[in-house]
Formats: sequence, C-alpha cells, structure tokens
Amino acid sequence: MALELPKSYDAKAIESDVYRRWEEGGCFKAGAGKRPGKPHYAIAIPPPNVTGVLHMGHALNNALQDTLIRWRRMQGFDTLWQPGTDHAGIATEAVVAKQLQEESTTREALGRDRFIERVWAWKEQSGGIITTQLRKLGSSCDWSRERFTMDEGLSRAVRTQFKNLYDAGLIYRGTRMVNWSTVLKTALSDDEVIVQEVQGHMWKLRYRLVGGPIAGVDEIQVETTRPETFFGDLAVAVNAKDERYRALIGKRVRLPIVGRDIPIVADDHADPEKGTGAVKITPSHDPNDYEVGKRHQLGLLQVIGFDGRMTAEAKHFAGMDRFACRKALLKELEASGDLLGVTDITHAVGHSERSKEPIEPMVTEQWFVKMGPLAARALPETISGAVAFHPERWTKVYCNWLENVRDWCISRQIWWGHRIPAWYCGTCKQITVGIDAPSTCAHCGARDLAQDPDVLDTWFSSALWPFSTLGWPEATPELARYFPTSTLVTDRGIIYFWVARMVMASLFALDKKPFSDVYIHGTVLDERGVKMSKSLGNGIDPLVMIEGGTQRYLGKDYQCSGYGADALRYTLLDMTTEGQDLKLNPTKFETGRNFANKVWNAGRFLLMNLSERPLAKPPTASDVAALQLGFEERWLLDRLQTAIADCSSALEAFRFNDYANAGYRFFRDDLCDWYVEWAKRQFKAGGPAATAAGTVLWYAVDKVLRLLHPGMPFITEYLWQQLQTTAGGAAWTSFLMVSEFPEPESRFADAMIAPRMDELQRIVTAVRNIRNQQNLPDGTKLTVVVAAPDATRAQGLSSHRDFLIDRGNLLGIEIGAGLAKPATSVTEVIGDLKLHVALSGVIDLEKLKANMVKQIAGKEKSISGKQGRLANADYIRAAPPEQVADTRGLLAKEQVELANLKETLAGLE
RNA sequence: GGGCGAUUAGCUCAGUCGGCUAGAGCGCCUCCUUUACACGGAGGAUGUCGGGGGUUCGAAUCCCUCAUCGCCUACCA
Repeated sequence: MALELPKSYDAKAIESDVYRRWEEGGCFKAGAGKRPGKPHYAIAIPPPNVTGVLHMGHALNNALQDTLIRWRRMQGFDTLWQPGTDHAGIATEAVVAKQLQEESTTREALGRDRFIERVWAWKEQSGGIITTQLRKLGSSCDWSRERFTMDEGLSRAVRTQFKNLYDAGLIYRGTRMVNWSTVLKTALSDDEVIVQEVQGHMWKLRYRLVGGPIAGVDEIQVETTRPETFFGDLAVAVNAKDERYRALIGKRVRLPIVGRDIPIVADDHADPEKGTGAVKITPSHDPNDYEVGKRHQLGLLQVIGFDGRMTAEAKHFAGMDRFACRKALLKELEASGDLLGVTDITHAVGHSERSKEPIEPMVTEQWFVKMGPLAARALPETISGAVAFHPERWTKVYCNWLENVRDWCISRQIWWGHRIPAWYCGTCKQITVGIDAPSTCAHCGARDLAQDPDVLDTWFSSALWPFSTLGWPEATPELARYFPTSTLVTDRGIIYFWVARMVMASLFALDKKPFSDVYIHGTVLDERGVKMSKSLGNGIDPLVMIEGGTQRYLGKDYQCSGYGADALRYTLLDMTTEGQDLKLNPTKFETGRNFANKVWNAGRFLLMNLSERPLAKPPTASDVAALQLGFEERWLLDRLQTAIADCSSALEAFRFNDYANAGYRFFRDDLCDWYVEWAKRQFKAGGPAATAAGTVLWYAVDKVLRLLHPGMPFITEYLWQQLQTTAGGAAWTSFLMVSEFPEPESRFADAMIAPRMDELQRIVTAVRNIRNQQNLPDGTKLTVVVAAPDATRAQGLSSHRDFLIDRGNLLGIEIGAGLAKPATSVTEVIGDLKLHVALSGVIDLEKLKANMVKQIAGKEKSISGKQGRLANADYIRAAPPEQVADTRGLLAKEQVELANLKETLAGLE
C-alpha cells in the first residue's frame, strides 16, 4: 500500500477525502482533542458576507486563524473556532435589488415582506457558498455551531443590546446631518463612505448687497464646489476679525436668480485666509454649514431631495438631477454676470462605498449610538494591555480613534436587516423600545403602535459577534466556557468599525473584553503592489490556486494545475511577516507546492523503507532513547529540538513566517539533505544500524509532521495516517489533527553536537566544491588527507570517517596530525584543518589560485576588522567582556586559517 | 494638512537587545536523469542595506533630515 504513493504529490487526490474524515471523526467539534488542565482557546471568525465569494484576503485571514487554532488544539487546549456569516445589509439588499431590476420590477413594487422573503430565499439557495469554500482551505471550524447574524438567537441579542443601550441613554433618536446615498436612499455611517481625490472646479459667485454699497462695497464674493446648493443658502458667514467685511456684518445680500435676501453673519468658521474669506452657508447640505446654521438659528432649507433631484426650492430647476442642475445653473449665472470665475481643483469627495456615487450630506432624523461613554470604558482595556494588538503599533491608531470618536448613526432606510425595536405611539407620539414587540404603549397604554421602519447598520450585529454566537443574552454553557475569546485575526481596514465596536459592545453587554489579542495581518496586493480587487482584474482566486483552472490576472491567462490548499497556506504563512502587505502573483504558490512535494517524498521514502524493514510500532521518545544512537542520529534529534522550540516560540509571538521557516529549514536542510542521505547508507548496511535509522527517522518524521500540521494540515495528516498502517495499525482510527503538538525533549538536546556536525559538513562541502571546480562529475571518488593540528583533533575527526567517506563520496580518507600534502592534490582550508584532495588528472591551478586569493582577501578583511576593534581601548572598555573574549577567540582562529590559506597559496606557486 | 508603513541581491522578502565576513526563496551559472523527490540533488556567482548628516568603540539596526512609493485620516468654501 505505502509503496503505491505516486512520485509527485497530488493534493486534489487527497484533500477532500481527508477533510471528510476529519469531519466524520468529529475533529472540528469544540473541545476536540482537549486535554485536562488546559485552558480554553477560542477564535470567532470574522464573518464573511453571506453574499461573498472567497478571495485571497479571506484565504490569508483564515489560513492564519486555522494555523493558530490547530496549533492550540494539538497543544490540548479546549478550542473553538466559531464560524458563521454576516447578513451584510446594504450589500445583500443591493444584490437582490439588482435581480429585481433584471426582472423589470423593484423592491417597492414587491413590498417589504415579499422583498425580505425574496432575500431569504436567495440566501438559502446561493448564500453560504463561502463556507463551502472555507472548507477547501482546510478551515477547522466547528461547523455544527455555524451562525448567521440574522438567526433568531442573534437577532434577539441585537434587540437586547439595543434596548439596554437605549435604557442606559446611549441610544437616541435625533435630527442630524448624515451621509446620504441618493442611490441607496439611506443614511450611511462614516465608515461606509470612501473619500476619493477627484478633479473638480471651484466657482466664484457674486452676491449683491441689499440696499446699495456700504463703504464703497456693493457685493460679496463666495466660492463653492457645489453651486447647486446655493438655492439653500441661508446666510453668508465672515470672520469678525476680518477687516474687509467687518462693516458688512448684519447686512443682507440678495441671491441671484431666486432673489431671496440672506444675512451676513459673523462666525469663526469663516477663515480669512481661505478663499475670499466669505462663505456661503447652506445648513441643509453641508456639515459645517449645518453647525453654523445652528449657531445663528438660520433654520433649514432642503434644495436637494433624497433621490438626488432638486426640490421645489430650486425654482425652475425643480425635479432636475443635482449635477444636471449644476450645469444649467452655471450657464444662467454666467449669463447674469454673477459667475465671476472658475478654477480647476483637486479635492476630496466622499463617495458611497457600495453604490459609488458622491455622498450628499442631508439633515434627517436617525438613530444614533452615543459613543463617548462606551469609548471611555474601552480605552483602558487596551492601554492596560488586556486587549493587545499585534503588531503593537495599531494600539495607537485604535486608541486615537476611540479618543476622537463621533456618535454612530445606526439606522438605515433599507429593509434587509434587524428592524429597529422601537415603536411609535399613535396616541401620545412617544417611543416604546422592547426586545419583543409591545402590545401597548409604555407611556400611555394605547394600542396603536407602529414599528420604526428602519433597520440597523450591519455592524451593529457584527459588534456582538463574539458573544451573540455563543448564545448571549442567554447564560449558555458555551458562553461560560469560551468567552472571552482568545485571538481575533483581522485586517487593518476594519479596526474602527468592527474591532473597536466589539470591544465597546462586549464591555457594555458583559462587562468583559471580547478577546485578548488582536492580530492585524497585511493586505494582499498584486505583484505591482496594488490591492487585489475583482474590478481591477488583478485578483487571484484561491480556489483556482487550490484546485486548478485558468486564472485571468492582469490581462493574462495562467493555467494552474492546482497547487493544493497546503501549498497555498504555506506560501501565505511564509509571506506573513509582522503585518506587512503581501505581494502575490499566480506563480508564487510554487513555493508551497515545492515544499509540499518535498514533504510528500520524504514521507514516501520513509514508508518504502518501513515496508522493507517494518517496526513493531510507531516509536516513542523512550524507544528512541533506548537505542544505541550514532552521532548522526543524535545530531538529528538535537536539531529537532531546536526546530520544535523555534516553531513554538514563533507561533506564540504570531510570527508566522518564522514558524514556516523553522519547519522548512529543519525539514529540508537537516532532515532531507543530510540525515535522509545518511540513512540510505544505514539502511543498506542493515542490522542494528538500519533499525536505529528507521526508528529515528520515523520518530523525527512523526514529530515534524506534527510541527507542520497547523500550517499544512492535509498532507501531514495523510502521511501520518499512512505511517500508522506500517506497524500493522489501521489508518483513520486516530487523527494527527487532534494529537499532541511536539514539545522539546531535553534528553535529546546536546549543545556540543551541532558545531561538530557543522565542521563535518564544511569538510564534505569543501570536497564537493573541489570536485565541481575541477570539472569532475559528482560520482568521482576522491582520496582525501585531513591534516589536523594535533592528535586530539585528529582522533576526534577519525570517529566520523564513515560519515565523511559516505557524504563526501570518497575512495578513502586519511586523518592525522601534521600529515603531508600528497603530490598532486588540491588543498582547502577549514579553520585549523587542511584538507588535501588528491587528484590524478590535470589540476586547474589558475582557478585554485584565484579561489585562494579571494578567500585570503576575505579573511584578511575580517581579521583587520577584529584587530582594529581590539586595538581600540574604548572597545575593550565599553563592550561586554564576553563580546571581547569572543572577538579574541575568533581572531585567533581566523589567524590560523589565514596562515593555512597563505601556505596553501604558496604551495601552488 | 496630520499620522503610519515601506525603501536590503535581478525579483519577492527576512534580519528580534546595536556586535562574527548581512541571509532565504525565486531567478542566474556549472555539474548530476544516483533506487524519496527534476515540484529534485551538489556546487557557485550576485549587495553603495534609498541619499545626506549625527550618536556610538561599533549602525542595515538608534536620532535628525531629504527623496520616492503605499496606506489611513482630515469641515467638499
């Protein structure tokens, strides 16, 4: 069976089967694999939009979460990775509205109830594709606990939180200026507005003074980028300190075309340095002007309607789209001579994130959350470190936002979402807020109640996600067991509207933080450094990378045979360095594919050998310790301990690339390149040597599969299962996924061994280098003389004769103190050793000399640097003594090496 | 306007407390189809650590400054 493994790893052939077995084995369930005495570790997934499809950002986000949760699960923690999706109010409503449009109907024609039914139907039918896609990544979520923000339980959580906030005076209804989308016909929060730099114009308008000139002045000039708002002007503001206009304060100007008179008021909003120093005030359509209007009791005058068309106040422009109106109006103003000029400018304009059109600030009655007290409660959690950001720099960004937070507009004039649990009394006009629909008015007892038609901002329910998914407001066992959650893994883009609001919501609802650590990962960019997005055509589909297909990217088609989820995950982990952005292209995943293939083949090699030399059972540390271990085995075991420690500490610190690299280095360099090659000789030798090699190799492979598993779950699980069968066991009866993550075994650690192996490796490499340099084929057997400085060194090296002969592919080796250089030979210097390689053919002397000269130059540079340092009294005084001692020791070594090099060079002349 | 990040090999990036001749992957050059793997092995070449100044015995690393790129943020006169 084992021998039937194909030569190349084909992820497609195993991944779905492995995932199914995990699921059937209950491995994803909360608490799977937990061991006594271990704490809980929980992650609440950032719920993707139910309308969404998996993109590379999701792949990264979930690869990181899965790595963490698998690692903790294997460590025996009581883990929960809570999955689910978000109803994404405006986004989802827009999708269904578009469908209706294609059917030549509208949501209004359908009516509220039927429209919502329609959205649900759509959600049931095609929603949730993304959770299937998450499974293909290998995500080990507890799918039995999947939640949706509009589930009954979560909806109840929303109403409860709303009522509690309302009762606490932290939710209010008020008339405010909000961001208005004329396309979506709803208010938007600041977060749903994206500010874009656009090319625009600044027009200068003339308003004439009423009643003739004053001090020789008969007009006032104002500038605007939005002339159509002028119909709503209720004043012109000037600064009281501005000499130019002081005499005009209190006078009136007449608006052209409409002929309405408005006052000139003094207000600090007018900056004498900016523009003409006089500002037209349109309280209904500009946030600043709204404030000015309030200060001077100017009232309101809406001239742009909620649909973006001009109102009756715009005279003969009424009914015209605001931008068409602008154009027509400018013509008239120009004709009347009231348009004094136009300049091109670049300015920042807010656009609706969803529908893209410019936002119109509008004065409307909306629901708001009073953020000040919530923010004040949230700040100390972060300042104290109870909620810690990684990388740490986001702490400042987050705190800064909390300190300057503005009230949050939470009502949306759409239908898909949580309807605001507030009822208006037809009798006393008062508001009754309830978790369940009240039958009578709480104020007057009347029965004619009408519920507020609006729904809540999607982020209101998202803010409750870490605890609403656990059953809050019920005191469920899950809430007691997994809350607060442990780590939140997310993108910097939603620190404000999601992370901060979860902290505030959680502290308010439960008086507990929602999580302890927030890991902010980078953004996925294309190879040019531009953020990936569907509309730009620079996205890379994770599923195409996993399963294969054609990837259209930056105008070119890439054929991908399917790298597999592990390759995708490994590559992403490898690139995840402390929150830096990731520049990707479709071939980048070869990194992971190649490594996965290497893992596959190492597993194949072990399986082949175990099938020839079966062991009674998978080896434990004690089994290994009971063997007569050779130097090479002890070296491998020592390196393994380092790898285990490095992987663990990297994951503890959210250093995903270090984790990936520590595993890679050990696997590729130590295990494959050195130990496996050595083991081949041992297997050939047979007997106890073969048994020891097989045992140690299995032990090491078992450990390294565990180490790699959180990052590359499929291949490691599959190989591990194959290995279970080689000792007569059965596959799929237990799972690597829920078995123990390695911990360092101190009995296998030996600090003396690595430097010794390092020297042997340098000797072997030197021989290979000479072979290559002299244009000898790899297979050429060579005879080597190692001249050691003394008998002790010679003796020490002699015990590694077999290793040197095998790895250096030598015909013979002679090791001794002060051995003479053979007649025709090439010499390489390795520290205090001289390595003479006997050669029969023609020796390329020039190459040797050039190489020697280069080495000498490098050595001399290094030596003179150290000599200079040691000659410096300040260095001796200021540097730590160990440092100085190290420098002295290294210098002495290098001097011996230099002498050897020079002698060798002289011998070549 | 304010804030943050980045700038290290041809490309993509590591480099933790300032300390040994600055590393990896890809690409490149040479050799090797050796019974785990050519998605491989062996060996090799490649650096003004963005520029300038400073602190220090010592700077890729700390400070100042300039430049370029990116992100976030700001009341659209």
